[in-house]
Amino acid sequence: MAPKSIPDIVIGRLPLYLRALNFLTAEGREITSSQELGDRLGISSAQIRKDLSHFGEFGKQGTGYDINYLRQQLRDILRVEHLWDVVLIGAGDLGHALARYAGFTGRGFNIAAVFDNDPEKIGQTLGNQEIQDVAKLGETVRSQGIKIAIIAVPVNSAQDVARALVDAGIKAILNYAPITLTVPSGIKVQHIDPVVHLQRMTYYLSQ
Amino acid sequence: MAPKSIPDIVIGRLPLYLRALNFLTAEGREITSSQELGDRLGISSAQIRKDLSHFGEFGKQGTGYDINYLRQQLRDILRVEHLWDVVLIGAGDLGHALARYAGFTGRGFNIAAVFDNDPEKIGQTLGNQEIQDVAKLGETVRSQGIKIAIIAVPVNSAQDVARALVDAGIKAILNYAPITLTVPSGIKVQHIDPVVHLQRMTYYLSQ
DNA sequence: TAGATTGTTAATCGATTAACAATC
DNA sequence: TAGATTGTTAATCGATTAACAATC
Repeated sequence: MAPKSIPDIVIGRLPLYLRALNFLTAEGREITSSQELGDRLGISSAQIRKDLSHFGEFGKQGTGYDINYLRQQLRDILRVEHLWDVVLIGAGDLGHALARYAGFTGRGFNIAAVFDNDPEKIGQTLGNQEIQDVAKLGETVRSQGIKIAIIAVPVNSAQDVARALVDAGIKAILNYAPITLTVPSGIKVQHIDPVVHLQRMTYYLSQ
Repeated sequence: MAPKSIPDIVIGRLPLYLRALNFLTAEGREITSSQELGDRLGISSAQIRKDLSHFGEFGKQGTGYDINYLRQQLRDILRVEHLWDVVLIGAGDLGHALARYAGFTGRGFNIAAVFDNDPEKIGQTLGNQEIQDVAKLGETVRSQGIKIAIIAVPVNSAQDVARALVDAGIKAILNYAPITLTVPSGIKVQHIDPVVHLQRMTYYLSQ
C-alpha cells in the first residue's frame, strides 16, 4: 500500500486540537475524550478520532486520551516540538504587535529578526530585536537558514516582499497584507485578513 | 422548490473574489473572466462560476464579467454596501494596530468604539475613539445597535468578554484571542490565531 | 464484570471538476 | 461569422458521520 497522504483539512485541525489540550492541561486535567474535545471545539467526536487515526493510536478504549501524551504526539506531528525561527517583515503597528506578542514562544515559534524599509525605524529596538534594513533580508534568511516569514507590510509591497522571501529560501509565509500572494508551488502560504473574516459573517446578519 | 441555502464554504470565498476585483479595479481594468480570477486566487474557473451561479447570472458569454458590476453585486450579497459599526474590545498592542488600521472603512467596517479594563488606558484616545471602560460595553452596544465585535483581549478574559458581547446583542465576533470561544447558536464567530496558521504550515516543512 | 470509549468500516453527504450547450 | 466564455449538468472526488466490534 502506498503511504496515504494526509488531507490538508485534517492537518488544519490539529493545531486546534493541540490548543484545546493546552487549555485542559492549564486547567489541571490529565485525561480527556474525543467527546469532550469535540464539544469544546464544535467538532464531532467521530471526526476527531478519525483525524487522529491517520497518525496512530493515541487513546485507550474505555478511558480516552492522556492529555500530556496526546499533546506531545501532536507537537511531534506538527513539528513544533522545537522552536522555529521566524522573520517578521514590517515594523508598523501590526509588526509592533506581532514582535511584542508573548504567545509565540510557548507554541513553537521565535521572532528571530525584524525588517523594515523606513530609515527612521531601522536601528530601533522592537521586542528583543533591532529593526534591520529590509535590504539585508536575503542575507539574514540565508545565513540563519530561516524557513518561515510573517509579512506585515502595506499591501502594495507585499507581493515584492514575498518574492524576495522565496528567493532567500523561505518555505512558509504568514501574510497579513490584504492580497492573495502568488508564490511558486511548494511554498506554503496562510493569509490573515480581518476584513475577509468580517465579510464572511455579515452575509448572515439580518440587519 | 425550497430556497436552497448557500454552503458556508461558498460564502467564505466571496470576500476573496471581492478583494481580487478591488485589485483589478485599482489596476484600471474593467472586464475580467473566471479564468483570470481563478489564476489570481489559485481557484479553478469552474468553481468561481459555480459559486457565483448560486446568486444569479453576472457575466456575459464570450466576454466575461464587468468588474464594477460584479463588485457591486458581491458587496450587496455580502451586505457590505453600507458601513457596519464594530466595537473593539482590548486596547493593547493588537487593539492599537486594529484601531489605527486604515483598511476597514473602504471595505465595509467602521470601528465605532474601543473598550479596555485598564484604568490607565480608559479616557485615552486611540484611532479616533476615546477608550471606554469595558463596564460600559453593554450599554454602548445596545444603545447604538451594534452587531459586530472584535475581541483583542488576553486569552484568559476572552470567553467572559464574548459572553458579555452576546448578552448585549452582538451577533458576530472576530476573535483574536487564542481560544475557541463557546457561543450560543446563531452567533457567528471567526477566529484568528497566528500560531494556528503557522502550525498549519510547519507540518509540511522538511526541516 | 459492567460501563465507557476507542479505532475503523461502510454509508452518507457534500464539494469540486470536467465538459458542453448556449450565447454574446 | 468565428472565437470566447458563461451558466449548468452530470460525474467524480473527498470529507463527514453513524455505528459497532474491540478492548481497556
